[in-house]
Formats: sequence, C-alpha cells, structure tokens
Amino acid sequence: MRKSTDTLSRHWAMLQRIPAHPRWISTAELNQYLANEAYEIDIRSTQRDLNHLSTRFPLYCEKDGRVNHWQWAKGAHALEVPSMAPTAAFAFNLVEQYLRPLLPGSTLKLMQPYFVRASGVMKNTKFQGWRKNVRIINRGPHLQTPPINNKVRDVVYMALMERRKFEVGYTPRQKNKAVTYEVNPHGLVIKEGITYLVSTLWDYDDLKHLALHRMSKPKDLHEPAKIIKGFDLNTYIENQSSFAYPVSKGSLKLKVQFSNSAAFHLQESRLSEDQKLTPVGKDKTLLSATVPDSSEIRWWLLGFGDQVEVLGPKALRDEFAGIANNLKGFYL
Amino acid sequence: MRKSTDTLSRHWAMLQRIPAHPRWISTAELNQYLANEAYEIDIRSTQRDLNHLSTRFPLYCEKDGRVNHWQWAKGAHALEVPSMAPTAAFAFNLVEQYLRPLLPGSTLKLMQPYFVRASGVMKNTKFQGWRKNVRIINRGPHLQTPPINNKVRDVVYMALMERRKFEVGYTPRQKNKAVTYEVNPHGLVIKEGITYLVSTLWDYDDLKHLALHRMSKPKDLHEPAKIIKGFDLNTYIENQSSFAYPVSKGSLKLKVQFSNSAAFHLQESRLSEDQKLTPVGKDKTLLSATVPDSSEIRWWLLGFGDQVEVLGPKALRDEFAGIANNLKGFYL
DNA sequence: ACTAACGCGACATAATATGTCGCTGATACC
DNA sequence: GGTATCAGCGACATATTATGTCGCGTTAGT
Repeated sequence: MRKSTDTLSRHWAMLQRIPAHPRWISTAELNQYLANEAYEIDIRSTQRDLNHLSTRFPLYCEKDGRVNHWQWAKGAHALEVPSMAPTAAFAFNLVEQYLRPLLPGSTLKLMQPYFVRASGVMKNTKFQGWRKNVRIINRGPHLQTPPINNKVRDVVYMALMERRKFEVGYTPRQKNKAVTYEVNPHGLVIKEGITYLVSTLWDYDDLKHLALHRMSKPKDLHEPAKIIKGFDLNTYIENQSSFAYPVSKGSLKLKVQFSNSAAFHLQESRLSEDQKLTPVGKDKTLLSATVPDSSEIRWWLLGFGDQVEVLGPKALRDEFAGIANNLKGFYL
Repeated sequence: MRKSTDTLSRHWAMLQRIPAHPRWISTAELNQYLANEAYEIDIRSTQRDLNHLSTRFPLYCEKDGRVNHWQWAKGAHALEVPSMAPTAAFAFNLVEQYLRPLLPGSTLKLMQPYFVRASGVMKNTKFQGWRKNVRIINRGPHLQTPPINNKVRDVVYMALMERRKFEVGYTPRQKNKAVTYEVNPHGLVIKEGITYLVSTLWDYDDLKHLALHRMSKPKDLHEPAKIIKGFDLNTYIENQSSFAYPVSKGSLKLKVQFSNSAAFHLQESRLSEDQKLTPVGKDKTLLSATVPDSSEIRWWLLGFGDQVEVLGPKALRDEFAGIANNLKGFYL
C-alpha cells in the first residue's frame, strides 16, 4: 500500500511553502503545490504531515469553516541552515547599528528577524556588551526619520514589486485632511531618511512624489498599474533634477588645497581612482581628482569650512568665492 | 531492536549543527552533540543520516584520514524557513544598495548569501530591473573604501568576539615593510569607510588604532587577550577625542536662519524633538532646536554654505564668523 | 434539506529507521 | 615493523512508521 517516497525533502518543501503570518495556505493548496513539485501524495498524508510538523515547528493552524489555514506563527523566529556564522552575525550587528538612524524604522523592521538571529549568535560568544565596543562614526547629524505605517509600507512595496495599482489616503503637507489617490507606482527614492514613491495618479501622465509617511489607509487594488512607457528613474532624476541634487552629468577636475588634518583621511579612502595628494609647504596638502559634478561634492567640500580652499576648476572656485562673500556678509 | 525516535527533528538538529565551509564537524562530534540534545542514537545512524542528508542538501564530506569532516558545501546558498517575505527581500535590496559604497566590501560580503536570497525572491516578482527603479540619494561623495583581506576580517572579528589575541603583519602608512604585531583587540571603529581596531600590542597598555586594510597574514593565537580593565570605547572616543570628532558632551541651543529651499526637507525629518521652524520674511526660515554639541552638526551646517546663517549660540556664531572670515581671505 | 468538500480516526501493510555485528583500512603507539 | 585502536561502512533482523484507503462527522453553499 505504501509507495516509496522521500519524506524528508517533502517535509522540507512543505516548510518552505508555508508562508509567514499573516499570509497562509490551505491544506489542499499545499497538496497541489507538492504534486507540482513531484511529491504526488495523498492529501491525507499532507494533513498528517502538517499536524506532525506543527508539533516540532511553530506552525499555526486557523480553522476557517471546514478549511484549515496554515501559517508560521506570528513572530516565529526564522530557522535557517546552515546557521549564521559568528562573523556574519557580527556584520549584521554592525549594519543594524549603521542603518538605524538612516533608514525609516518600518523598512528596517522587515529585517528584524535577521538582526535578532544575529544577536542570538553573538550571545554565544564572549563579546558581551559588544555594542559598547563597536562604533560607527557618521558624518552629519542624525535626522529623525518620520514613521511610516507598516501596512502602508507593505502595500506600497508589494504594489511596486508586482506593478499593481493601489489606493491610498494622502495628507499633503500643511493640510489636515487626507485625500484619496489611485496610485501607479513607478519608482522609489530615499533621500535624507524620507521615502518617496514616484508615481502617477489615476490615468494622468505627470509624475508626483508621494512621501510614504504622509500615506494612510492603503488598499491594494489587485489591478496592473498604468506605467509610463520607457520610464527610467535615473534618467528622470538626472534630467529633470526632480530631487534637486545632481548638478550636471559632467565631471570636475578638482584641485583643492586642504589643511593636513583635513586631508589626513583621504590618504586612506580615496575620492577617485586618479586622486593625487601633494604636500604644499608645512601644513597644507593639494588634492587633485576627477569627480562627478554634483551637489554632493560641493556639500562635502563646504563641510570642511576654512580647512579647504578650492583652486580649480575656475567655475567652482568662483562659486565658492561667491559663497564666501555672502557668508562674510552674514557675520560682519 | 528499534527505539521510538523523532527522526525529523533530529535531522533538523543535525543540519543546524553542521557548520558552513570552511568550518566542519566530525561524525563523532556530531553524534556527541546529538546525545546532549536528547537524541541518543547509535553513531551508525548518525553516519547513515549524514549520507542520506547529503543526497538532499549541499553537504560536503572531506575525508581526513579515517575521520569524516562534514560541512555545508562552499557557496551553498542558505535555506531558511519560513522563506524570506517579498517585502523583506525588497528591504534587503534597498539596504544592499545603501551600504555598498559605505561599508568595506569584505564586511558586506558576509551578508552576501542574504542578498542573493533576496534577489532570488525578487526574481519571482514582476519588478524586473528593480535596481533601475530604486534610488537612495546620499549626502557626500562616495569615498572609495580600501579593500580588506577576507582572512584578516575573519580573524579580527573572531578575535574581537572571543576576546582572543592574534598575530598580524601591519604595514604602517608610508612604509613598505610589514612588521609583526601581537594584538589585543579592544574595540572596532568604522569612520568614513575605514575600519580601525582599537588595540594594545603585546603587554603594553597604550591603545593603538590599526586600520584593517593595512593588515596581512593574520594568525589567531587562541589565547585570551589582555584587555585593559574598565576599557570603554565610548568613553575612550569622547574623552581622548581619539578620533577627533565629537566636540563636547554638552548640547547646543541652536538658532539658525535657513533659506527656504534649504529648510524644506527639515519639515519632513526633524533635527530634534523640540525643533521649531518659523518663517522669517518671504524667503527665510528660522530653525531652533537643541542638538548634541558635535563636529557633525558643524559639518552639516557648513555644508549648506551661504544658505545658512548661524544666529546662536554666540560661541557657535563666533566660530562660523571666524570660518567665514578665513574663507573670504582665500578667495580675495 | 441536500450535496460536496474537508478534516480526521482507524486500519492494513509496505517501506524504512535503528541497533548490532563484523569487516576493512588508516592511524598511533610501542 | 608489529599491533592495538578507532572510524567508516555493508549486511541483517526487526521494531517503527509513513502511506493509501475507507468511512464518519461537520461545515458551506445552493
């Protein structure tokens, strides 16, 4: 009566196919899936397997009428093989520390199970209180990223990934009341901790930037989105300078004089492949490098204050001269 | 002859206990481990199980004399249950994009299996070429992080975690020849993409900063490290301003006048809990906020150039006045 | 109220997981 | 170089279990 089977790998396939809370799968669906995967087995066995597996794994079964809905229990920590190596766990912890102030909390929350696992692995080492002995030094202050609703995050990400429309309440800045939009997601931009969805609304063709933290009551419409043909996010950002960042597509042959203390770390990590550092006198260093012409580089150079003098190119020097002049005016 | 057993969970335990390449475990060790985990079983069964499992999972067995060494095959992509949710995969992809220019490649490589898995999940969505439709805009140019040897990374991380000594070749800046150090790792600092190990050497008590990309030929000494009693990395960084960053432990009651365009994004992500923005005239905004007194905040403010005028506190205004004066001098 | 579909207990039986034994070959110790 | 030791593994008997089948109770849909 019994066929030759491979119970172990079938069980494995089942565990993989069962989704995490709040998604679920019915016994019949799972049996069908297994049949497609070359595990043709009686549904009775699938039922038995599920009951058996649920005694060993945090599987949860919810009866919906006569149908059993199976899922991984809410908050069940994922199991993985091979388990996370200690060094990988360390990397996860570094990354967590690094990202916490920079990315919206709700995006990071999606990786929470991995961070938890990493902490678990670290607990078995002697490096207790490791957080106190690792530090990542960032430039710039930590802006407080506005919170994004988890449901908004899930619907938006899924809609973007599956190229579907969705409906959402949006509260424009300086207004109190949410209006309802039907959104066709085109691309995602994160800038200074704010997440924007580049989208069109209804059947219109003009692109809007919708901040995720201004969204509420999302509703997946399960309909294909209307995407502008040939849309390309990079082109969009650069050509239209929609996010007001890059200055031009060209590059700059930078010539800058640093104080030695400011130039110090450039000896370790370089600005460009062709970077050259030349000592000038006792306490100055001349930097020459070819870099993309962007507002980022201006920002970076300005941040050094009076530790940096821009020598060239001429246009950039003039820009900086203008800024210096204006600044001087402020503080007369 | 046969005892009642729980084959499934025993197999699971085995899979979890087998380490990833290049670590390994012998059959006897594994059997011993299982015995401790309440799976008391004949070693013959452990042998059979391993052979059986290796037909279904990428397990690799290396014979060392008469002993079998088992490990997950090199580059075997990890398996996890429940499998990564599509939204989590999306988050991983975002994070990967975010981190690539900011963290040393070898640290990121430790997370590679997870990024690979995430990409696999994304492949099942309609969001092909998603990389082109997601963009994270960073401030500051991308410095090129110098490469760290993988072996160095592994030995250093493990030594730090297990509080062990190690021996390493170190090539100080502007020297060609590596000298050999015996290192007691105390803490790790990442700054501008450079990874430093704060350490003492041999039996000395003075702390050195060793850059990981200057290390070579690491050798774990499998001996407990000699750690300075009461060492605390944060205290060390702040008190000794060893990494020349924070200015003081106090806070600043910042009063700053922004041009409206520069102040724009502060309406979305705030600098502090108590941040206040007040319009001044037609095209200026007054910001007041209490922030930690740090060089980061100076950097950040300077980056805005002539879009920002510091009004208070007086000491900070004076600092900025001095900088403006010097700058003006450069560009006369 | 009838029917179809699902879950599940029971049962027979084929398949397999387990302990045991003994052989082979590599290592280590004298 | 001889011998004791130990790991791996093939073979075998057998207890255990995984599987298909059947039938009953229950629920949803018509």
